[in-house]
Amino acid sequence: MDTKGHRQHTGRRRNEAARQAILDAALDLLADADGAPVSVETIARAAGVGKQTLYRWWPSKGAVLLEALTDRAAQEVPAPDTGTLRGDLRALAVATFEAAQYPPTAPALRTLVREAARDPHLAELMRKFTESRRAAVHEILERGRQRGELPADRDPELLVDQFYGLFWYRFLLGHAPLDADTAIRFADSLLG
Amino acid sequence: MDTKGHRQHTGRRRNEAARQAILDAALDLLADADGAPVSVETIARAAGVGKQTLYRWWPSKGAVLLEALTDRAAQEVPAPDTGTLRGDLRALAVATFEAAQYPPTAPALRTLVREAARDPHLAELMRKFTESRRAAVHEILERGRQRGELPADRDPELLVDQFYGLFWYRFLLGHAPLDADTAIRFADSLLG
DNA sequence: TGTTGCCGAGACCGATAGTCTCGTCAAGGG
DNA sequence: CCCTTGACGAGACTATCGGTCTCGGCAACA
Repeated sequence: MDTKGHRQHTGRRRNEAARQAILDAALDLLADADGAPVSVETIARAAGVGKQTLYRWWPSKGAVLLEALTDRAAQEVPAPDTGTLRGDLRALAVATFEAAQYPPTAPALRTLVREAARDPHLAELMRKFTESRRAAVHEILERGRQRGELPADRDPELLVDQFYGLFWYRFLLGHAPLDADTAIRFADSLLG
Repeated sequence: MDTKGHRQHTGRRRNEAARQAILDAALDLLADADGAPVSVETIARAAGVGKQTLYRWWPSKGAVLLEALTDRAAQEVPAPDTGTLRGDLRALAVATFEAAQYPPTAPALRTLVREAARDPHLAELMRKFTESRRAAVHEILERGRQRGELPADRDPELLVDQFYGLFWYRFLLGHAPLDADTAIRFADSLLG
């Protein structure tokens, strides 16, 4: 016990290899499942690790899955600045749709959202995870508004929701493509 | 055994009161849960019925839940025909958003979608369930196109997905309102 | 060398979907 | 009028899962 409120670390240290193995196994299984549930048992077994090692470092299964996605697969979304509102929105839509088309990100993200539907803890983590993406759209719209490219009566919040509403709808249902051509037509559709 | 391939019904008949009790209980619990899972045990107990009676007549829990919603709560969506594309789309958006705001439909639908995320059988039933709603939007757009109110380069499929994409996104996340004013602004936003 | 704390392994708990069995009860045929 | 059929409520049972707990072992540091 020291005066700074934390004490010296004693005993065995955290095994970094186990952490890596867990995240690797989680992402593999997540990507392979493509929507189907992934159990903790399966992750631990695939990582050659005890379940307790998992729960010692993560608060829930969802936290492990989300970290596996963010650490290994979820590339940063660019914040395009092409000089025009239409250009920015097109670029962001293309990048967003593109990232959601290929493994391991796409199937892992699909599984994660499905899990979040039943796991309030994961749902909250996902909400935070997606918040930065929403903020990126907001910034694009705000820059456009300042340039006079966005009519004052357009509600930015509604536009952001339209953007991600369509994205998630098509991503989760998978009934229609999310290719670059669609992205550009979609961005243009949003701006009218 | 008769020559027509079906045989005489013998034995005790299906208890219609039990069927009603199951659907009533399911809708009540579905609405009360508002997203939280509803177990088969709970439904059967609330209906005063054995679990086997449930599984004798429905293939899965999801099927019971969906039938409870469609039989008891899901009012038919109007197919508005106001004479203009904008009027029709506004009316449908207002009606759709309205239906998703109040119990028991709203919380029951939320629970159902969450369950569908983990139950492929239910997901397929839900897909069929929502198909007629999508068709209604398609019809509105097609009438508008024939009247020359919709530019030929607008993709109707994309517009339908934009319509339900935003709806589900806001409905499931619940972070922004789905009131009549929003519905009208949204319809106008879609048409540009 | 002893204390601390992580390790893998797996038993354990509680909840759940779905199956199976039991004794009972209703409907119709012979 | 009874006997066969099949639905009924009840609940035991299986299998799966998230999460907790305990065990013997081991690594790091004092």
